[in-house]
Amino acid sequence: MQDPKRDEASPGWPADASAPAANGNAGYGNRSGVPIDGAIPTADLGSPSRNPRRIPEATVARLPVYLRSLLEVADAHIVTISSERLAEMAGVNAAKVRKDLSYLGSYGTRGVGYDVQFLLVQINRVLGLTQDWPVVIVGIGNLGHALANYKGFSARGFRIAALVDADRAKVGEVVADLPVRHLDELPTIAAEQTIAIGIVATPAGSAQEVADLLVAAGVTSILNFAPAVISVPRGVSLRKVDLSIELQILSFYQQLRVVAPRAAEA
Amino acid sequence: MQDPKRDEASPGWPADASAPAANGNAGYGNRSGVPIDGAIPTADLGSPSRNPRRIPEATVARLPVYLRSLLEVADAHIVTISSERLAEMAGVNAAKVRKDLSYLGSYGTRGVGYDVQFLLVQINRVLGLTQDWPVVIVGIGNLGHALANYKGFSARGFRIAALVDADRAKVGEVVADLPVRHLDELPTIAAEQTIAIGIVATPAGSAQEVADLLVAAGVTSILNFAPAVISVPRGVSLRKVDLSIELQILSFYQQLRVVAPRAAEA
DNA sequence: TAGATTGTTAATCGATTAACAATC
DNA sequence: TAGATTGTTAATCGATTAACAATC
Repeated sequence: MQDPKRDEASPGWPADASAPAANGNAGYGNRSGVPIDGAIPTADLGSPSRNPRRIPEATVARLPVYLRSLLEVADAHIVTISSERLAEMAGVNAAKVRKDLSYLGSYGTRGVGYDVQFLLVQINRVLGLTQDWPVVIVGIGNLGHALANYKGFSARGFRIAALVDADRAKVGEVVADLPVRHLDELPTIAAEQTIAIGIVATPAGSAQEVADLLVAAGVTSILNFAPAVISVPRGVSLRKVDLSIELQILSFYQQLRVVAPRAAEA
Repeated sequence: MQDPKRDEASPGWPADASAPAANGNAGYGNRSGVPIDGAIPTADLGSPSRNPRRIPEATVARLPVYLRSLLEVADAHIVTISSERLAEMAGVNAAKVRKDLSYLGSYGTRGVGYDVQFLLVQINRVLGLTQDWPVVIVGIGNLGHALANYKGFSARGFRIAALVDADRAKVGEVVADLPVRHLDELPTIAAEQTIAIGIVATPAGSAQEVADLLVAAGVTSILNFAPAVISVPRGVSLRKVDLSIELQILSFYQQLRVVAPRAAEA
């Protein structure tokens, strides 16, 4: 096997700076009042022509899945992997894997496949996982508690740096080796620890207020678990995880099977 | 204000039985070995021409968001709502709201808007939320614990009917008023309680096995929280929530701002 | 009638996929 | 060389959106 090629013909890394900036916004409104949905530009910027290597939003969302598969394969000391095999592991089709990986550069070798270690490094780099991203969790209820203890975060390089709650009765309580601090301290905490990512795990009613405080404290990426639509200014990435919405979507297809069982057969 | 029109011209409800059956599959592989991604058909079925009212997957995913906004509006005793206002609340644009709602039928009144109560009933019906959907949670660790106590589920009509774990040390423990039962009892539990939806909250290594057990027990909708790709047979809906993948996506856009700050400006 | 707002059309955009030339 | 597999093209599909006729 030979060295995977570098990406000679395509310098724009990790995605050209002038990319029409898909951000992490997952379907929320924005503060500017412009109705948006799905990915919105973090900003209006340069010509798409200056964008030879913009990575599509759908691809970005799959890279972590490839990463996970590659880690598994690397553990087994496997040196190369084909798009076919990686696709199978990631639950997608091979054409998609090749297209997705082609946005990172020409990192495969025809007739051989992709070098597992090399690809791991590249995906980690593109996703920014070589950096330390301190995370603050706001709202230490049941869910915040579980998130603070979630092994998957630290295992993937995200460090829970602080826990915050608005309830003074919770302040001082130690969860996952961290003391809960009061919401009022958020600006201090964010500055001291250079918090990059805020997780909102509050009730719906407080979610927007907390998001505003996070933004005011300089946090530019927010993951919202509260069952509420929140809006953030341009330049702030927002993603959401809504547990009950997922169940409602399942309910739709479940009832489709009940009402229209034909739809559930081959 | 007048009565919203019924949907005279479009009988196929809640989505024609012969719909090419987008299911709740959110990007996992399937058991048949066919690589899939995003929505896959629950089954290959009839001609798309027999599908006058199939509801697009993207629309189904937004209906719960509209529902939430409508509940809020109904609480304030507001009788009608325009697509413009509903869009603002849901964080999407008005054209999308109108298009989405048009898949349910012609439920609005030109010049007036949508009757809030009527629309609530319709969306609830289409999503199958008028039925009782008993849910089983498998894996009562930190996350399973939090999910069992999550108020959002019961508030939206999902009843946690049983908790299951593979660890006998946990069996008998009472969480959220329910005793934890052993995984071996899953078939009995599923049959007795007519479990429709299974939530997988186990470690990654057990996720596929647990999914297989759920399917064997007759559960046809699965929500996977384990950081693993799992596959299910055709006819079973699968959605996933991957907490650390969400953070990795945020990391990408965060680092884009660091590496290419131009992309984060207006 | 005048103003408001829906429902639908059609243009556009982004994502998916099969196919295959390039090439190891 | 023969077989394997990538990287890319182009067709297709689904989702988004602006615009506006219909109509309350």
